[in-house]
Amino acid sequence: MNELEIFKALSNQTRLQILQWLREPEKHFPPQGHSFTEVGGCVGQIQQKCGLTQSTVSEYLALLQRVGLITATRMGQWTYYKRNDEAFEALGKFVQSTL
Amino acid sequence: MNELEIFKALSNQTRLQILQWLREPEKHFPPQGHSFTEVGGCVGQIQQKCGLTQSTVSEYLALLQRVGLITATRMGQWTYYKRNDEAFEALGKFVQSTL
DNA sequence: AAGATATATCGGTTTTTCCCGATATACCAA
DNA sequence: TTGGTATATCGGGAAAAACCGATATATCTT
Repeated sequence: MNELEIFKALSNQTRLQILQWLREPEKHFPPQGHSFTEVGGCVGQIQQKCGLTQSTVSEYLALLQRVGLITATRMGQWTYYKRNDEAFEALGKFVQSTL
Repeated sequence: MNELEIFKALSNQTRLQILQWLREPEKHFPPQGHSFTEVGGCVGQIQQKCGLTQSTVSEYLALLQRVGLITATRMGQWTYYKRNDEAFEALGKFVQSTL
């Protein structure tokens, strides 16, 4: 867990927003073929809610994945991104007891 | 608590380091006239350990204070900065249960 | 008041981040 | 294979952050 890189990833309003959507994907995205709790939400749906371009959102998601905050699952032509609960748990502990 | 601004403040290796020093100032700074647990550490001592210029460190500390992570106490010609425990507690909870 | 010390603020250069359009890649369907 | 859709990557202009030196302010000492 690279805390500095994680905090950089969290230093953007849109990315914070995305993470909060992915916390409860069933409340924020329209019904889809795959289980929200299994795979999360896909790039296209996230992009629509952001209002930013596809390339920007794709890069944001790749960044969040690179630092370990979310995980990716490719299913056919879709990539689903899901919140990584353990990472947030660990980061919360780090903030409280190390930082 | 503005989480975005807090994460921006945490997106810098030196500032992370400073916060970890201020977590246990008695272990990281030489003996001083005032109680570490009361007031924390002063700018000059922090600057020496950083290796950055006085102006940069002063700005970093002002930034950390602005977002609420540390508090300042002016005593004579010295300003002491101290970790704000409640802020880290709240941020850790936010990371785990909201983000 | 004058000089010394500690900290804060200001102006500017360099580096990094934001966000885009264009294009590439991957997968699917006919 | 050809075309359509979803996502990823690349190159770059604009905005923000990093960090500095110079200077201002505040406080102490004499």
